[in-house]
Amino acid sequence: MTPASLPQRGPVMSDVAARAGVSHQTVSRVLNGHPHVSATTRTRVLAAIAELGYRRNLSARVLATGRSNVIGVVAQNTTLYGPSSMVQAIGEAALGADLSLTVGHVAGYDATAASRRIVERLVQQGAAGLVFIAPVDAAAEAMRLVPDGVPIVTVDGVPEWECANVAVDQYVGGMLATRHLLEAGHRTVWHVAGPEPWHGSRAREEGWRAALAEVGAVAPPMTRAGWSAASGYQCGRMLARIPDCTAIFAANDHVALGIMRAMAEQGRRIPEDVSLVGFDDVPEAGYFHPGLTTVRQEFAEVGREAVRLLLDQLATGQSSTENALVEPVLIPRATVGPVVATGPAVALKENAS
Amino acid sequence: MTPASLPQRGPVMSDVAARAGVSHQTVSRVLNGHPHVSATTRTRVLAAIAELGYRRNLSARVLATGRSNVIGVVAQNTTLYGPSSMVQAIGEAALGADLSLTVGHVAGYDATAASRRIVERLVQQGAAGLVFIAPVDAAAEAMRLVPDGVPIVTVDGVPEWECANVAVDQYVGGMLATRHLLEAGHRTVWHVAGPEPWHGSRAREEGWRAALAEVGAVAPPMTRAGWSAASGYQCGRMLARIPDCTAIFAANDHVALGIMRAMAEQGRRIPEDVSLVGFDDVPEAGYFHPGLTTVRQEFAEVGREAVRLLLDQLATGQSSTENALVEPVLIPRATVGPVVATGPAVALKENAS
DNA sequence: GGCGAAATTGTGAACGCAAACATCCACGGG
DNA sequence: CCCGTGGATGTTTGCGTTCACAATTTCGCC
Repeated sequence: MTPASLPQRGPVMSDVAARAGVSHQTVSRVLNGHPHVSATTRTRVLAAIAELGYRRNLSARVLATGRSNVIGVVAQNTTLYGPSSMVQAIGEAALGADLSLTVGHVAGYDATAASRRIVERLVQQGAAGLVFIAPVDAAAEAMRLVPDGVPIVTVDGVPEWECANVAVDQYVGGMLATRHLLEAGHRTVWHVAGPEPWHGSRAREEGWRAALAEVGAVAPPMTRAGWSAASGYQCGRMLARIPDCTAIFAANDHVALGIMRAMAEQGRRIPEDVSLVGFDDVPEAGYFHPGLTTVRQEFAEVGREAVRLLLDQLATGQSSTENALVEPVLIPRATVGPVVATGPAVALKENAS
Repeated sequence: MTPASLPQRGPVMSDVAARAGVSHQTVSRVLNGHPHVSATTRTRVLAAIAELGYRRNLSARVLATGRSNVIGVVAQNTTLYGPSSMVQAIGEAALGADLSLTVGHVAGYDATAASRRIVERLVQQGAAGLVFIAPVDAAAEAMRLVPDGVPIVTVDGVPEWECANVAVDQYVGGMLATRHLLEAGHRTVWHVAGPEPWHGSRAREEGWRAALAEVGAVAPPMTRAGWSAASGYQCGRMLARIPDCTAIFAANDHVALGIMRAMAEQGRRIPEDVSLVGFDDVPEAGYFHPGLTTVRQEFAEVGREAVRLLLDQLATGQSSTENALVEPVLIPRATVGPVVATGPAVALKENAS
């Protein structure tokens, strides 16, 4: 290790103090906005800071105070649209609240071990608070490693954790989608659910069942996909062979895309033969063929709420168990239509291979 | 601020030392794997650490050493498929190299100011090295804030920065796509490019031009889209009205999706009337209608290379200017076909609104 | 059997900052 | 005119770790 490889340390507080002709403590006071600093001194210190290009050392600050204005975000599956949008939204909200953000990305394959490491590091770095993006139970396991006094907010968590939480109301989302299909005249609605461990999958399923129950419709057997188009396609190939199946509520937009593909291959037209509703409203959903009717999640809103909940706890020093729900919105496009041929089988293999 | 809101500090090194009956320095040596510690002492210290649940304070460590095993990643536009895949890939590669990762997400709207803040914070936190995901020039501006001695690797940067860089060879990607279309029999290939500031857009465009030049084809006028399906759709509506336009190379898969939509609305069939190649190979590309032929970028490979380059610099203490290129791969699917009707206009408005 | 080298352990200081405490000063009321 | 009050500033200490150096022990070997 050559000496040249060490980063030369910049000016420190005492350098600034010397230049401004004051003590380092006065510099600290200026920096932290403490009262009892005269205007002339303040400007002198500020000038010295600017001239020297001084920047505070965060580690020293955290070491001395035990706290920081950094909040940590623990996230997984950040290549999926939902989680990555969440991180983005939290980041923007944090910026607006003058908080810095550190994101720990949990790689997919060993979630619990990786989460532990990430949480430990965030805590060690003195994170003032933590946001867990925890759409599955496994993500919450690492929450126990967080010492008391460090506020936590979960996103897409469940109320049972007794922890401040913010989520899109997936239950309502499931109802919106299902009702929309029922209102188009379908006798019942099939559901391709997301992976079981996801809280959102379960809530959407419950919403779907509730909406069916409202009108006394009988719930058809449910299939389960991953979040991917590929798994949607697999489910779609089965559903395409069921003549009764004229309305489908898909776990998310990508699953819906896979279903659309499977339907097309079987010659079942959307929306003439089969109606379809997705979930998420990914940016390209409107450009699917045809444009996908879906349920939009307002991730930006969720991010803002998460930061707000965290700031509340930071301000009061009390841990909260508030459960904020963001309303989803149905975005009607072109994949839902009235029932054209009720009951009778559709023409299979019209233009498929 | 109630006292209860302060996180109770855990055991520190001297607590461990007391329990193990050694000095705090010996504990430090055990923790850092220094030689000259007897086996019995080591086990005793380790036992004390386990019993107390001791964890090192990262801030103190960084303060004392001026370095850490944390590497920082500066990323923007992390809701796009490319950047988010990159972050994920770097994260997994870093995990394998026993590096911790801190990701600074630059929110979209004020890239330069936000980048500055993020870089400052990462440097202050004592990041051992930085990875800049810098597909546009603006992202590089903050690189100057990094003190000498902190190694930097750029991803999707340009050689002019004289900085270790790793990128997918977009030039080759552009050639692959264009050649594939030419080999299908098209006289020339149209290109819907990505936003000008992106390095990748420019390189793909050059590859496209080069491939056309190889066979003496004349390059048609080029249009430019964003990265979104919406902007692809806009461009597609224009191209759909040009009878000569039978082969298109799109900036990325989402743009291609927009073009597909526009073509469908104009009654131009893919691939019978128009052939199309995308870029990225997003997971759902194969489920577009029809399945999209595209050029795949191996992001995982890029992530591994980036971490390797960083570790090299960390080990040697020398800053490198190595420029690693990852080869893209053409994924043939169903949107490219031979020219059916050359020249003559196609039937417009066959089934569009 | 004693001497040098190596192994092992301990001591003090430093890292850069903020909090607690101490000091100095000006001003005003009794 | 003196003392009290409070604003402005300086001094000291400690946060938890590592580093440089010192001290002690162990061991090999002539």
